[in-house]
Amino acid sequence: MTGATDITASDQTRARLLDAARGVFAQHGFQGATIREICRRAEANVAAVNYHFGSKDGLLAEALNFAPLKALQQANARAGDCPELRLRLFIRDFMLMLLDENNASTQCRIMARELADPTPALDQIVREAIAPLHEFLGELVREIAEKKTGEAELRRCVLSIFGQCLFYRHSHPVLQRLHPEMRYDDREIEAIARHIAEFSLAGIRHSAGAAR
Amino acid sequence: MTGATDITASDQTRARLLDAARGVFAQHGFQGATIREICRRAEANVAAVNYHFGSKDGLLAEALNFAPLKALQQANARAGDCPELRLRLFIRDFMLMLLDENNASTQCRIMARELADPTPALDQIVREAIAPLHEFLGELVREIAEKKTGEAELRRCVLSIFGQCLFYRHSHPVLQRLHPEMRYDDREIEAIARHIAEFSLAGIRHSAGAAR
DNA sequence: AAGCGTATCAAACACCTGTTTGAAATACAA
DNA sequence: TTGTATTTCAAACAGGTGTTTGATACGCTT
Repeated sequence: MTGATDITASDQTRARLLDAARGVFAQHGFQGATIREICRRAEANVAAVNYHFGSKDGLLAEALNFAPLKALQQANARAGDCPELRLRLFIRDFMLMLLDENNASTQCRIMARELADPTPALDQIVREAIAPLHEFLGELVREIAEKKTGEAELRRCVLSIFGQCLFYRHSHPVLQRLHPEMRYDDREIEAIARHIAEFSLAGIRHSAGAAR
Repeated sequence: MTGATDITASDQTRARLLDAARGVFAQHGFQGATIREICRRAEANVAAVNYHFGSKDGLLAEALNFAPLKALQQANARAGDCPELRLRLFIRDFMLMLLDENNASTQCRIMARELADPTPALDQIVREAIAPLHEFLGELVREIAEKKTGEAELRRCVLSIFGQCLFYRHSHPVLQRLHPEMRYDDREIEAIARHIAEFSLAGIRHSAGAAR
């Protein structure tokens, strides 16, 4: 029988390739990742990527998965009515996604790497993941500022928050050299998230206070 | 006569290569930059880089110039006694270095690109530029917090400030897609710097207030 | 002008990249 | 079992990378 849900050998190699690709893309970035290493990890032939996904670009497009980010936003929207608390929760979950090595979702890390040099998939990433995320955080900040802040200033507050969060992932090689004793274990991630939340809440309230 | 300050033809190509290299490294990053493009811009032969600098790594090492960053710190130290004001000035000058297209110092931009993926020169960059910069900003934050903040929290404040600043450079491709109307002209850079300074001052004071 | 060390150049080198090829192996239906 | 379509594979391809080579041109002292 040829049911639509059959798991063929082909599907298995596809899955192995996607899994390996996510790991390698997250580790080396799109440009730095090589098809040969991906195939080595997936125990597949070099030609497999082009057979199953057409090209390296096609592999990246299918390796992207925006579900974890969307889930984060939906869970946060259901977390209650207090915007300050929701911001704290959001930052904590976001940092766990970005930094926790045990976290299965390498998605955020792949996208974080693409921020700097544009890949063919950047437009899609911005449209489907980053723009909604900024929108979401913008609403949250707006509630906290109680509409006392202008649009441009509000947008800059959102950028300040993302800037702080992404810095820890983006500059990891540098931070490791600056503070060799620091490890991204759960306790440290929680402390970082708490700092960013409190730091940012103070900044937002200050922006709202200096009504322009 | 063979004085030590003669400007030979060789020195001229050296200078042209260094100039071209700084531009290409800042634009494409170390990995993305090709020797052939650098030599094309410098109107030199492909073999010139290896003749004058030994290798691509050697070219990067000589292309780095930490003077502008040191000058920024020294000028800031002479700017008066009020630490809040000095932080505002520091952030403004730093952002001008990072974002102003007319700014001659591509140095900061080269280093900013290297943060993400380590190059052979990263250790040198951290030792000679980034570590002193963090040290400097740490002292400034310590004065503002009036010693009411623990070391770990103080360090995180410094990271929050750098995170916000570097985000605008690092995520420029994304921000361009998110807000196509935004331009990094002088007025905008000043506004960004003012926001980051006020946002961060509020955060630092909050940290100092919640004495632990 | 001759000689010598330096600088430049086109060309080639060795290696790595994503991709393609055509044959071999496998899976599946008749 | 036979025939057909799909999947895998080693090998080659075309293009790009940093680097090296050996000849040529140049600048400078004698």
